[in-house]
Amino acid sequence: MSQSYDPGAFPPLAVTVDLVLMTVQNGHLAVLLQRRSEAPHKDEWALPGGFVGIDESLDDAAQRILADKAGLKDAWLEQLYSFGDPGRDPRMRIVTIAYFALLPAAELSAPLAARSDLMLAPLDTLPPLAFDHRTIIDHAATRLRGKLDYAPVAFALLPPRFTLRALQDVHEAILGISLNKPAFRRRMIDTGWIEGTGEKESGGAFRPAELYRVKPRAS
Amino acid sequence: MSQSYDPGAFPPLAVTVDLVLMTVQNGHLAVLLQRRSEAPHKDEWALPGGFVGIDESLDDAAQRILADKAGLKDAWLEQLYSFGDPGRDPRMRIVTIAYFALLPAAELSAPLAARSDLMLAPLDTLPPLAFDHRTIIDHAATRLRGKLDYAPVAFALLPPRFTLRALQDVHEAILGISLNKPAFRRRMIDTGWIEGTGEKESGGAFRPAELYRVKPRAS
DNA sequence: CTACTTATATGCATTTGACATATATCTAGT
DNA sequence: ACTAGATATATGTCAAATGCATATAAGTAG
Repeated sequence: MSQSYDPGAFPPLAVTVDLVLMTVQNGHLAVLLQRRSEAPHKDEWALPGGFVGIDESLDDAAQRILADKAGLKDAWLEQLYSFGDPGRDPRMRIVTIAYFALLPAAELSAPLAARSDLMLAPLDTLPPLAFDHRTIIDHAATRLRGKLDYAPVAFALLPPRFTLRALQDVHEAILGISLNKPAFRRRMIDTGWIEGTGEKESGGAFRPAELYRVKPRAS
Repeated sequence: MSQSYDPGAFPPLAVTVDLVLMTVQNGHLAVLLQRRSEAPHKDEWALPGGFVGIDESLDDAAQRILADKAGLKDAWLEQLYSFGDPGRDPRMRIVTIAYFALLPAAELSAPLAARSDLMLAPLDTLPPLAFDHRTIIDHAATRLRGKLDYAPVAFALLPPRFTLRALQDVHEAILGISLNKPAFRRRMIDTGWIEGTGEKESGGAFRPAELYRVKPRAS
């Protein structure tokens, strides 16, 4: 920022936002992909994304892309990492700010049914991806595993009311290991992030579990 | 990335890299600042930074700025976060990728002595800063505190051989609290990150402590 | 009313970490 | 050479956290 500048002197360069939208499907992490309709990488799978408007903040651009693909407004969303290697896009120099969103699988069924260019791909069987999008997804998965224990992120993958069993399933899907049930239950309650509602789940064949919800923000 | 594109159609927009270079000085975290020589914010303090070359990767740009200010090549360096609010720079739309570097204070004394536009400011008494650089520094401090317990970052602030006492001083400076000595010592040794060298520190007035070094990478 | 399955609670051994205390080793001074 | 002083290093104890096994509770299905 200490160099001289001249707007007209800047060679063509674009900034985009790419979105890693993850959910848990059938006990496995899955990511939303979009089939590209144009070159380069036409017909290959890629992360949804778009150019950042000249008067649009990065967060707003990510929000817009999320709303465009998932019709959502209040999902968990945070900036992930930026990728800008000179050769990552053959058209021109493109720097992308990757964002990371989490959503319960149920909220994705509508857009998935409505749009044939979208698909939900399990992380362990990803198709070949355009650009460096595979790297971006790997970053997201690592971030998610790292945050799981000290931040209330798993709840973003669950409906507002959930059982402790469902919460454990989400944790096990993210970590890829099975957890001890009584220990997990105690640990979750001790975090102070959740509280029981007194209500029970319905429809089960056996003893119904209590439904919990996220506390209204302690601090 | 699914929209149509035309390089000439993109309004002027620039990508910069800003560098948060931290060190521990007198038991306190400090950050390297540079006095701006040009408008906007002329003569105010700011993070060192610069435009990303059109054929330069983001990491390379950060490396270049680090070498330019500190004359260094092998410091700990990682990408921090990206900031791109439309109004953050009055000249034009500028998206900055902030990078985070750590260096032992001793390695900064030469550049600080040689260049009068550079200064090392303790985090708790920062001067007013240009742009959104105060926010960027706050992000860096939070990141550092969060990584301290599960990643070997503190060693980047120490010389190759260090005593456990010096390591504890670094941790205490970062966390802002004092730690229990025997517990800290066991915890550090149990991480497997360090090993004793058999050598003792010299020059002290009392019993010399053993010098440790970082292990050559376990995994 | 009983069998079955899952939720929830409890007991216990092991581990982890904080804290207090003891021992070791150096320099400086007499 | 010896002692005092200061710091490094090691150990012991206690409390909290964690993993695992087991017991009890609460529903459905027959």
